[in-house]
Amino acid sequence: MAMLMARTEKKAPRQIAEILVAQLRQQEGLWENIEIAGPGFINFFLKATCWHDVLKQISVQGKAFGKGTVGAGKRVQVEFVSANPTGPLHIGHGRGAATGDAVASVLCEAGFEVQREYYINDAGNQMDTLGRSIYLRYCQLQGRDLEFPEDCYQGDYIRDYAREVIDQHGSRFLEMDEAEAIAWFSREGGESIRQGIDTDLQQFGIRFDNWYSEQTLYDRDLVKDGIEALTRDGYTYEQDGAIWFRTTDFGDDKDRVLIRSNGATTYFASDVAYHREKYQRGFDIVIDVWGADHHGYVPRMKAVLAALGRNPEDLQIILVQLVNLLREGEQIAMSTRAGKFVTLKEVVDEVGKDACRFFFLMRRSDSQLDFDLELAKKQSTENPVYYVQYAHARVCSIQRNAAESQVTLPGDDEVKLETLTLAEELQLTKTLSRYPEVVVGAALNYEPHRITFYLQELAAQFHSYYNQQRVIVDDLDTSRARLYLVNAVKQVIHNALTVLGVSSPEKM
RNA sequence: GGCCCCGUAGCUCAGCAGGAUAGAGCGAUCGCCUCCUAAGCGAUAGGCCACUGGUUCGACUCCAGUCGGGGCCGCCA
Repeated sequence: MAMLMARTEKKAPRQIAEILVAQLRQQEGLWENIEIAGPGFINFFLKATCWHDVLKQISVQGKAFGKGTVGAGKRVQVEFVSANPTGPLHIGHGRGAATGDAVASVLCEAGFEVQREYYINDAGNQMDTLGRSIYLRYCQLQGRDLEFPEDCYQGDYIRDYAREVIDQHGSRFLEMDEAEAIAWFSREGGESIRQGIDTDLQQFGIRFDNWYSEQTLYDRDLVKDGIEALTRDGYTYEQDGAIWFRTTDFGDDKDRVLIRSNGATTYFASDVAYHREKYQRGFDIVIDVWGADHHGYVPRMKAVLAALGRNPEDLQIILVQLVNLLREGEQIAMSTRAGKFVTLKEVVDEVGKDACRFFFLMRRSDSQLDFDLELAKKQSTENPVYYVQYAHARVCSIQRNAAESQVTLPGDDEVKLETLTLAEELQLTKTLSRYPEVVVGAALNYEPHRITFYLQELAAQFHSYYNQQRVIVDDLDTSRARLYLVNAVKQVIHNALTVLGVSSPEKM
């Protein structure tokens, strides 16, 4: 402050600080002390009573502590996962899922009105490939000798599904016209896989508010409308028999095809329609969570926004880097094409939902993540999930113990907070007071990992306090005040873990 | 060739409109259970924040370039 003013005031920062401090000191009651440090920093020391108010706030607000209003009720849509319904979710999708869900939660906490949406790519020719893959496996299982093409989906789940169809429908598809049969397999198989994805996500603690089918964009002529709208505004042209969108007008390095020379629309064309429709549904901000391998698509989507006459900032794209799956430090090789990959379900079954989600949120989303299955399972200090959850369980344990000793949690009006005189207690209280700001920061920057880091810091301070001091001591007022403090710690840990989609166990 | 991300302690990573001696976890070494869960705590060692310039009173943070690592660039989805 003083240093910022140094330039305009033409005075030494230190001198300005002196003047400011003299003024500030007139305010009685707030400050414990104010001092000048270094080149002109002004340090404020709030009176302990100011900090004690924080503990009361936490007690009074409970689950609502941390909820803010910066979102101002703005409507936000978070679209994430959106994996093609051609196979089960793999571990890479898991990170996008955990990130998208946590971003949605943290925005909600910050006062935005949030919708979670899954976009189903059920219109392209990959659905046809899916139908054909199942159909061919089906034929094979019925004893037909045929070669399974390389461009078909190789995964075992295709064969499993074909077997299921045989159980339910027998051999009736063998007689049917091939195209008709494939269409059936495509539709029914896709829906079955989609349901499987939904089930896996629910096991992972994620529920979408809306599943949006790409096909419906075509059924409702929205793709056509989208292209027409762009054409009307002069952003398209024809070349080599194709229709192009001049995305270079808006900073893209290359124009993009909307309708191919064979008459088929591109995936990009449905994306135009899809995003156009999102804003028509009234969302102020739209967030897409993508795998980092799609980063090249950012400029063209921003171009869509610009062409629609919207601020490109209204579309936020979160790029999630891929996950390196390890076991005991050894990388686990995966290949989607060969159908050899570790599914999200397998990992959740093995390490549990909590560890899985926490691990995905331990790094900022745009940095690569090593996920060691053995580490995630470890119930030790090396595993940060247990570290944080353990802090919560410990408070619960203290509370059980207090109950046995007839020490009860004091009411907000009777608690004698002045007995909390220790430096660690003040420190803990300060950390608790930061939680709402952490939520705001995480929301405004779409960075849920900030919550994860905050939790680890809070847990560390609590564990340290626990090891130095006993909550239940001889003096009743002190015991009860400390109980009040650790209860606040428990509340904030619970609130933060909830945002991340991780449970807070009472006992471990 | 064009574009994007990354380069901070041995390892994995934080560092929030630029601010005071740069942080955490793991790993290493040494300690701590007659005591509310040792799934914990304390202490020690360990860093030209890749490099070079620029902006600034001040740069790990912003800008340009260099080097090193990774990724993306289809009338595929």
